[in-house]
Amino acid sequence: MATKSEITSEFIIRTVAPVFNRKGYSGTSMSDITAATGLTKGAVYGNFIDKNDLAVSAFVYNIKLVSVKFQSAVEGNKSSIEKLYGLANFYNNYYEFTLDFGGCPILNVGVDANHQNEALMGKVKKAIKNLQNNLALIIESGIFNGEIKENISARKYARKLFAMIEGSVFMATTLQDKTYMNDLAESIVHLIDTELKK
Amino acid sequence: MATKSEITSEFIIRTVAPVFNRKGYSGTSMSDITAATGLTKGAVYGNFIDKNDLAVSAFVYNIKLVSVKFQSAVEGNKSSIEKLYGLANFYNNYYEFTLDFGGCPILNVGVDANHQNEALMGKVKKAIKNLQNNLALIIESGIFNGEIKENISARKYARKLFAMIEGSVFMATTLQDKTYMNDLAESIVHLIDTELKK
DNA sequence: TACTAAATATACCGATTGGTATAATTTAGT
DNA sequence: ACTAAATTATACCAATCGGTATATTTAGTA
Repeated sequence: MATKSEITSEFIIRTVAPVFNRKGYSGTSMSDITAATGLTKGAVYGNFIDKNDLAVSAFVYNIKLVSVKFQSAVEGNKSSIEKLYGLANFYNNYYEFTLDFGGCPILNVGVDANHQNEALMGKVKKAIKNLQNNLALIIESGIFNGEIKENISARKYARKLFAMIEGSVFMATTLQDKTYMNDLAESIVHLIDTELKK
Repeated sequence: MATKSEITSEFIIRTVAPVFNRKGYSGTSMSDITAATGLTKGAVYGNFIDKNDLAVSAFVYNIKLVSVKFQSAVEGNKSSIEKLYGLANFYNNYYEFTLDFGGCPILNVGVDANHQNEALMGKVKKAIKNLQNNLALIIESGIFNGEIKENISARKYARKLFAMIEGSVFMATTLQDKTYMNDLAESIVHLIDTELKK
């Protein structure tokens, strides 16, 4: 059974995660946190070491949200090509999905924490490499089972796809224009059909 | 002739611009500003209304830095296709170029100020639209003078290129890996040769 | 029910925040 | 050389910052 503090910790993280994601590390104050949770600093500092611990926990929480949805979009006993179509579809709805908690946490924290917060940056890099590696694995297995051309570099295409994705996310959230995500989905499909698919 | 305060204002902006670009709005304190400039708050507040005025001026300064270099990369009496090659080359060196003042200001401020600072966001949106429009104009004139296929949408390709660019910039600066910019340049050239060029 | 330990609230800390009134000091014009 | 205006420095403000010691409450157990 979960202890009281485990429940409270989980509640604090869940409540505070979108706040940190929206306002950034130094833009989020402890008052923001107590206001959002309705708890006092005593309760917060009883469950977390400091503000940094909270921010890291919040980011990990947000990344899990994204990763779980990402995984379910590309998993199942589909072919590699179908998984990549699933990826395109996932990002076609990514704008609305992340709007709830303040946009893509990788983009937000990656920019916000750069040269400012090593702990957060470490988590961001890890998250990027994880997702990018998942992409590369899908492409690789597609090559292995003959769906995708042998002469392409899975690693390179994974990098290219991820850069396209984050760029579209940035444009969409900055200009509040989700058509960038629709165009992205279209571009991914076009890339699959013309460059990857055998 | 320039008044004393004009010189001081220019000095403050130039000195403070990379600080804001690196640390963000709420991450930059007035102490950071007085420390960087060696001036006192009296001097700063004698030349700027408030912190926000300073941040906006700093962003405008940074954008001008980028825009001037961008323009010189795609201008001259070259063909449209040559201008687009110039664009690829420009972003191939963009990582080192922006490293001096803390990375791409559009990306940094676009993320940092989102839902936080309307004045800054207005400037960011304006800067994006300006650069994106320049791109569209190059493609459009390429279509007009027969270098580029007639059936492509200049506006749509400008949007796609810009998203690819910002995505690569994000990846490169976040992972401190400039090969993302080399791959971007390669992708832009590939896109020109296979999709745009007649 | 009484005791104990865990969890939360209260009240405070020194430091720093953005900003300002005013004094001191340059600067430029005559 | 004098003066008035423009500029910069000093000294301060209330508010807020992240964080903590301690008091109080809550929950589990005997």
